[in-house]
Amino acid sequence: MFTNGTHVYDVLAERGYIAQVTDADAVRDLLSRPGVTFYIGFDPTADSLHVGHLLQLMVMAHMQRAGHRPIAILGVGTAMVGDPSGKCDMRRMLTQADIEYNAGRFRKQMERLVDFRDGRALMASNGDWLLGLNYIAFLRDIGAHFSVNRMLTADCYRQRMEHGLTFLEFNYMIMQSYDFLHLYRAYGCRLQLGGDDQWSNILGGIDLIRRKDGGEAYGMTFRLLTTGDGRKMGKTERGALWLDPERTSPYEFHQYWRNVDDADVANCLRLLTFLPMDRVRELSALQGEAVNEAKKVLAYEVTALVHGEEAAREAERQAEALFGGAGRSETMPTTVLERTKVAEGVGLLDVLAAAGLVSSKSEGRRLIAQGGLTLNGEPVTDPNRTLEIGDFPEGAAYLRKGKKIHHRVVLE
RNA sequence: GGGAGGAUUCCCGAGUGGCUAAAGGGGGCAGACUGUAAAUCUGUUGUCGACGACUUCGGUGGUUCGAAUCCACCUCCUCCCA
Repeated sequence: MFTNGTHVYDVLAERGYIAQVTDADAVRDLLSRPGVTFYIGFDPTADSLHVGHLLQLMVMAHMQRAGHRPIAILGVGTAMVGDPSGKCDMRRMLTQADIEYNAGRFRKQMERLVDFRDGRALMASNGDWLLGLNYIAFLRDIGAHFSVNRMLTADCYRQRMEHGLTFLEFNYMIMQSYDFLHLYRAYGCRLQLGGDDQWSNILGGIDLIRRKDGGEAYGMTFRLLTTGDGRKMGKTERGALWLDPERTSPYEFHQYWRNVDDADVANCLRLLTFLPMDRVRELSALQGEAVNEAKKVLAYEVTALVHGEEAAREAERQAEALFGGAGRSETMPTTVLERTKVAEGVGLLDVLAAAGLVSSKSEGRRLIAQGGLTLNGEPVTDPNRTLEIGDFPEGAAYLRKGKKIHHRVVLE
């Protein structure tokens, strides 16, 4: 099917999503007619999706806009096993309750990018068909079709051979393969998409469908979101860049994109926004200081996709207030202090720690010693300084840590 | 089941009785330079009532004036053989 007259396969290719395809011509041909059912799995191993998943959601959305039908699989069953792909260590074992909870959060976040109304996209939990499997029956029915010799040569397992791989995780590929077979049978799903680290798991499913049902299925993987020098994108001090506003505020999310490396801007615009390619090319051509314009657009667009336009505008306003000059805003992170306490004198270090600006008072001392803190625009030099009522003109004091981190303290 | 090796501060990784809050690198934070970028340079990176004190080197107990370093037991991991 087509978007603006362009075949969706070509859209994905042009925007740079595609890493590997089992049979490019066959997949392109399959997608030429609308209504193709395809699936992507998401293992709920955390209580929020992150930017890595965002890329998968973008692809789903592109495909849906082109008239195809996505199935989002919440990996409640597979998360019980744990995907060894791309992991050096075994994951922490999650309880089923955690997994179910996480799946619920995933569901909400996905609904922002993919339209699940009226069966336009489906969502299912693979726990529904995996958790109740009978061990022996499953081994005979499915396990018999997998060659251990071949599985061991799969990249995801080979990497783990030196660090140890448990039998539990070794079964992951079989679980995911079974998912594909199940969806093939239940929904006629013949196409599985996923991150490039899922390649061997996807191939496993395609083989299984052929062996069990003689059916033909396809797979396509997408480039992982990496920086120019190959590192995973979306890492912050606090871990991943989450899609949940409780874990990563829209402002923080916006700033992440506002600050991406010049070299990554073009990539992000293509992969993480729906801007037309003409516009993307125009922005990507900017040089030098003008790259900032492209970053502003990028930050706004991605934030709007994930948190909505209102939140994106708000984040933008906030950024302009802080970096544009004033350096104060009603919406910046705020800590509230009791007026009476301040009247007695409150240690600045205690406030810094309470506000989460520093993880310990020692860190606060270092920060001040190195001239990294300002109070109402004035550098702080005395680590033992206390906050007085006089520091709160109009009821608020403004702290700035380094160049970019702003915090407001108000009296009540 | 038998044998060998290992567990160090956010990560990797030195350290094998006092000179060790613990080398070096990575990462983080801050300063300079800048474009809210990168690169580069500099400082810093256990905690606290801070020129001092306290707590860290898988866990527990012991030897010693003194242990991350020695001993015993335990837990976990890796490798070789079965």
